[in-house]
Amino acid sequence: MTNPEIAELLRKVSAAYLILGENRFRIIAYDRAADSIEHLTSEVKDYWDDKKLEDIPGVGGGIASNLDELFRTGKSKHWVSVLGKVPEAIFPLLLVPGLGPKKAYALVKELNLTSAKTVIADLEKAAKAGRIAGMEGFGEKSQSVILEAIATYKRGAIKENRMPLPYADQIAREVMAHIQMGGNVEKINALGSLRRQVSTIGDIDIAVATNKPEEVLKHFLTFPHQKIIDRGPRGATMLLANGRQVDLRVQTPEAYGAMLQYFTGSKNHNIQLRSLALEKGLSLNEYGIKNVKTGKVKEYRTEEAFYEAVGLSYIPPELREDKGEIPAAKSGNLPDLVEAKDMRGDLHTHSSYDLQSSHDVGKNSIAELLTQADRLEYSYIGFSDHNPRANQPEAEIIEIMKKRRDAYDRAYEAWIQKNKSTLKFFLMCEVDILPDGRLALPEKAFTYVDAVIVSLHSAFTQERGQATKRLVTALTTNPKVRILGHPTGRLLGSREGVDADWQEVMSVAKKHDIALEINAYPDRLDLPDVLVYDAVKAGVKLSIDTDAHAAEHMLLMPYGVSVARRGWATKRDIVNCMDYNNFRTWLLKK
DNA sequence: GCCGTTTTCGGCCCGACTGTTTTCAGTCG
Repeated sequence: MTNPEIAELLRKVSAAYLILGENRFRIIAYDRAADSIEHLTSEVKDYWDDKKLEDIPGVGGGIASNLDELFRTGKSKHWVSVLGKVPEAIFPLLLVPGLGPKKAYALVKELNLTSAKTVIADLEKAAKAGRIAGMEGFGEKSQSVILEAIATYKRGAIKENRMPLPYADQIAREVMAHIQMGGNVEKINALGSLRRQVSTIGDIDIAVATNKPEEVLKHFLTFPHQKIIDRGPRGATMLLANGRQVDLRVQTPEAYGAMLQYFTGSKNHNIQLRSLALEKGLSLNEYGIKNVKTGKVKEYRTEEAFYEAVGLSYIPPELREDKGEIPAAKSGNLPDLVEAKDMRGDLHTHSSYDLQSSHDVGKNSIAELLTQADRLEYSYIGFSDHNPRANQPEAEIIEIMKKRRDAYDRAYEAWIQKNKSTLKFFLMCEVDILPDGRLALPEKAFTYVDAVIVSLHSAFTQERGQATKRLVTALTTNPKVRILGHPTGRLLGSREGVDADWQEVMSVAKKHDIALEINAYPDRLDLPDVLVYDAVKAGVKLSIDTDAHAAEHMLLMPYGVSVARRGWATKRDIVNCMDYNNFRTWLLKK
């Protein structure tokens, strides 16, 4: 059973308990466990194998013993019996927006909907026939709301269409620039997942501190190519021509800190924070902090002051995911996160030099990439063109690589003469990992590179054991392999990454001192943040690279840095934060 | 059912919104 399946099962049990009138904290416990399992980076089954189910946050003795039975026998008798007490037709209805367990149960019961398969269509029929309006607790309005929700559900809007962070960031910047042009803006920030720099973003939320909310809102709504959805005294919502929704919230500067904190989330971070505050007799909300005894609400201008008021140091938004940041802030052990300015080089760039690769070559010349690296004030750059097509004679490939070495050396010398820069370069190569783990570059061709990045570009659907073996083989066959490029191979919104035993891959990477890449290319953002977190904990080194296929792509580095920050990485975890000499020693293993 | 640098028992996040009610239940983030 996979993690999503287990999470779904726990949510069903929770829903059943809710209908059955079970203790509400037991219900919350099941939801929390489901939530936790959904965000886990390892398989629950692996925890079970290791007899460590109770190490999963939110899983205690009760849920663990049922999971144990589930893995041993294929089912938990207790859960089967709980689920058996409610009609199974309610479960599909929970996916319809606005329908929770109670309403779903009432509908299924009253309208006698028995088939889980057809329940949504059946409900739609009943609503159209006007049979819902007369039910107790429902009315005309809820009947039409249900019809709309079913339509939304059918359109697939339920699976929210999230966009990669860099695209959302671009849109947000444009809208924020527009808001600022209107004036009266004291402070402006993104909110929610965008502020936390999550790799995929749903809606874009923006906050403004202002003493003239009316005017800020008015100007916001003059943004071109949009449709106004909603506006009130505290905020407004518009739909852009590209189908993206943007929310603006306004607040006075005196109370801005509390609002910023509240709407930045994450939800679980805020839940933990409020629990902690409650122990101190404080109740947190979006307007400030209430003293439970006196009922007085105090406003906060900044988040720093807000966190300080609950006894914590400031927690960077990227860490607010309930992954231990609150205890760390309490004890003063928050990591000193890597910043964009710490980057000393970009190791994964593709120039337009044609070495007869089967993949894309870059758009810009060697000189143009050197110039861009210089502009970014890097100390060094790595050129990592794709390997030559592997289906040609070995001697020819070696010859291509030899020629390439000469061409790069000459181009670099010429550029240095002209530009009087101290920029250094490494001649690398991005080598395909073949399905069996061998590398798509002959052994002898390695002579003509300083180091290589190995990457998956095919066979992404291998089963776990095979994929793991493939990666391990690739990392251990040649000492010049120094980096595993875009490790999972995922493409946001279009391709799942390869399923591998990352713990195993990381332990091999650690043993051979190989870095896992955080690829900053917008659709990749790979290694994913949750695995970065594991890598940092395991002491595995990382590199952050743009995979630039054009000079302008090198500007995308900050998105890779944001992934690293979400994984709790400091600059000591990142190889290309080292100065030239140290990095050279590391790369060349001397 | 879970959980613990004030607890192994006694707590458990908070408010907005909506529609149905006449004080509240359900859902959502």
